[in-house]
Amino acid sequence: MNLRYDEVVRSGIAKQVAENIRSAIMDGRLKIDERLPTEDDLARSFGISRPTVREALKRLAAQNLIHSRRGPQGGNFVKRPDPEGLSKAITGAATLLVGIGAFDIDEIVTARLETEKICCRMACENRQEDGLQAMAAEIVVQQDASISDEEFCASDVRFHRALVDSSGNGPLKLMMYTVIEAFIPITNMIVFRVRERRQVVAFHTQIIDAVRARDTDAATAALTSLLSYVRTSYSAALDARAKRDNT
Amino acid sequence: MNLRYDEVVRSGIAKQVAENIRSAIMDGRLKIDERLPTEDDLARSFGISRPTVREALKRLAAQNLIHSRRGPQGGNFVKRPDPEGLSKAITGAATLLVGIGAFDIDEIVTARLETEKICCRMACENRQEDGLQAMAAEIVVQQDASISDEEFCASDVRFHRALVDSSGNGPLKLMMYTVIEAFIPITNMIVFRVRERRQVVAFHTQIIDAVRARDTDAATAALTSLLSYVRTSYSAALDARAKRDNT
DNA sequence: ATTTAAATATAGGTTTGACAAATATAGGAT
DNA sequence: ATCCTATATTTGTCAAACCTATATTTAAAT
Repeated sequence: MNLRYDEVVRSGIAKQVAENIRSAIMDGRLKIDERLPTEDDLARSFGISRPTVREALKRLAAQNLIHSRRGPQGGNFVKRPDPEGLSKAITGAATLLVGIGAFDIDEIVTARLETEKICCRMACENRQEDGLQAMAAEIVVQQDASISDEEFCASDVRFHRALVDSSGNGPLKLMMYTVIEAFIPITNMIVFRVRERRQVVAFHTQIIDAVRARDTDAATAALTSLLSYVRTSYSAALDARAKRDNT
Repeated sequence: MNLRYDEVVRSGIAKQVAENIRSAIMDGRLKIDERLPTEDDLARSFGISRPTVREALKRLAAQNLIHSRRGPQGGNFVKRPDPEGLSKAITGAATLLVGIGAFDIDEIVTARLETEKICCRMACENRQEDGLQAMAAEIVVQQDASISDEEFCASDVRFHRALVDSSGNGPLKLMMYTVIEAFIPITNMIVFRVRERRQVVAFHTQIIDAVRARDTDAATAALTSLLSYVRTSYSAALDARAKRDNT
């Protein structure tokens, strides 16, 4: 461990200290699960006050880099990274970008289709039993007419998450967080009113059947049809909304 | 604006307040560029102390959701989202995940190849003059034998960023941040020692020529060859490193 | 000797109060 | 009209104290 105590200049101190510690984590000078010096020690070593140290630590905590524990064996510890830790950041940024109209739905659906097709192809090659079971379970959920729209949307997300997981590629999964956690929920929020559940389930069934049969062409064709349906449903939902707004 | 002041229970307060404000931003109750109440007002309204408010605000600042300014018209303001704001989070998480061996290089190269091929195809369809110029400029940089390895790697990243930008798809660009900001730099750090610059430049030239000619097959073939070269260079670099470690 | 309860120490969490620094604005001087 | 200075506002940092969660040690009970 080697924090660079002498590099901190006396303005915007909390941010600098956070960056300093962050660098130590990124460079491997601070290891996963390693305990940072106590708040008092950090304050002494950096020559600053403890509340300022705390502000710096809160920055790191918000970036999922550290977590704290109380007690004599407590302290602040470098957090083991997990892709889920990124999920909120990605979802939040995507949500805001959509909110300010930075992306339009066509772009979103295009990006989703192209990247999810990759996952489809890999899922066919892998044909993982776990993934097939997870997808099949969601299809069962979706066929239950009594579930709410919210639950149907959640199951839709879980189906696609299982499909992406079946690619078996960790880096690709990381990239697909944007799709699974942001783009699909955001789109679902608009289309849930007008789409037919049976139609969606039919596409999901086609996808899973194709994956079982390792038929990449059928899988990607089914996905393409599904997303084309999403596209037209989105337009229909916007039309319906415009009609509602005019009455 | 409608912060939920009464929802905060008296433990882990700073985190709760941050989540509360974050929700307001995500739900659109707080708009882009909108000014939050002053720290004193927030403290009063939540019934907590000002340093605790500050800890909460530092969490939000670390998530690129707000930024602060001093003075009579100062305060904390909701930040306009920008994909670059995500860059550090993505790079950091990917770096750590690679560091703990969660991803191996084959997976990384595979994910990169499949997704970057999509960008290639779109770039050919679009054939944007701006993008071509940016890529061509980087090729010129890369042909200069006097630049350092570091500069060559940086130019390599910029070339691929220009290629990805030429896809013209914002959501896809957002997803490709992981590749551009994390996977390529991480891989470059290992292979820079063994790869031939001329070979890389040749592949880059093939890619740009194909994009100019709107030849998607040639573009994706050139990219595939480039990444195959990265793969073998990576193996060679690991071998060379193993040899160095044994002497 | 073993188990349970209480006391103690440690480290993070929060509060109170004060001062410093950056910045915009208003008023006065030229 | 322009420039300079004083003032007000808001964030940034500090000092000192107290609170709370948690692990460990000590003392008491069985």
